[in-house]
Amino acid sequence: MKFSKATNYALHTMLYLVAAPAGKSIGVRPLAEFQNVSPTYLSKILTQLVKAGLIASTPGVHGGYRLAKSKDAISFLDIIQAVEGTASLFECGPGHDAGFHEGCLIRSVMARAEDRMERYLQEQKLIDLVDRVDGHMLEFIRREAQ
Amino acid sequence: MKFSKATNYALHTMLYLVAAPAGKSIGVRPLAEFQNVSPTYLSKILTQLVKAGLIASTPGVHGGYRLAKSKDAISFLDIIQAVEGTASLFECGPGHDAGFHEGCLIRSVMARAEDRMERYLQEQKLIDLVDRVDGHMLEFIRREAQ
DNA sequence: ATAATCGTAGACAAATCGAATCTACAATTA
DNA sequence: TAATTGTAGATTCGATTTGTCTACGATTAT
Ligand code: SF4
Ligand code: SF4
Repeated sequence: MKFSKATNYALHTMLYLVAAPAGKSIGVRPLAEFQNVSPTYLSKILTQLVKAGLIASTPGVHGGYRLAKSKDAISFLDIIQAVEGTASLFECGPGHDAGFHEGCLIRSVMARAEDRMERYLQEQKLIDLVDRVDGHMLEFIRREAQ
Repeated sequence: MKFSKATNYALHTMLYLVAAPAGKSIGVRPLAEFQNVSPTYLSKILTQLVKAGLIASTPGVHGGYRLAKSKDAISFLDIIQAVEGTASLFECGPGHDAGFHEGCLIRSVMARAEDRMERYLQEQKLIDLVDRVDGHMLEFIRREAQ
């Protein structure tokens, strides 16, 4: 039970895009180098974010990725679910016969626990990052992004 | 990012033990049959619960497993962590150079999100199950346990 | 004691999933 | 037209999860 590395890459990429000059497209190469990951693999992950409507991509010479919505409209939960999917964390498969699951408390407790985490992640927006982030990190990213 | 099946088995076993007559040891066979899982595999999972001090085991003819603590002293979190471990859900491995991680907000957001879920799971005790559980389920278990 | 019962441990095998690579392709711009 | 850049799919690699099998140790009934 761990968040995948893909989620890690997605979050770091979004942080990078948040810190980059608004409207500027960033190629996958600097994004990948920044995280020591292969560009093609990162591209595959970012395509999921594109399909989720969080970022936009443009091909061509000065193409790349940029945010598709305002920084206060993109939550951590959006990013994570775009990569990990929205399925329930607790799979209560058909272990025994039906009629048994009525009012089951295991399931409701697990669902609520997951909901607690998701609600918090939904409250945390990208704008919170750029507001409170340590200057050191932003400088680094901006230098890389020119 | 899903809870393992082992966690599922552990939770259902604990529910069974909660519903069983107090003090009575339940063999691994009925517990395994109840969930359609192999007895030896389930035993391996339950051994983790034993080592965590949540249940106790006794060999011999009338042996089996029973709760090792009172029902209000065992939380969902105890059970889950005994099986899944206590490592952080978000692994922010060494992606880039040091000095970068100071005051990182990705990490703190993810840690807090996890904490939200864990705190809720810690509040939910086994006693809450037996208090509010649907009678249908308890009857089934009690019938099986004689 | 002895034998039956039951949990424990470890080696091992199978299946699943995550991570990553490679290659060919499509879209855009200079 | 050529260079650049993202996209898509097949495929490989490795780790983890899940499960089996077998031998062992502890307890109890006879
Ligand atoms: S008893 Fe509850 S947790 Fe178990 S399978 Fe049924 S609904 Fe799911
Ligand atoms: S920047 Fe933050 S999330 Fe990324 S590796 Fe450093 S501490 Fe972890």
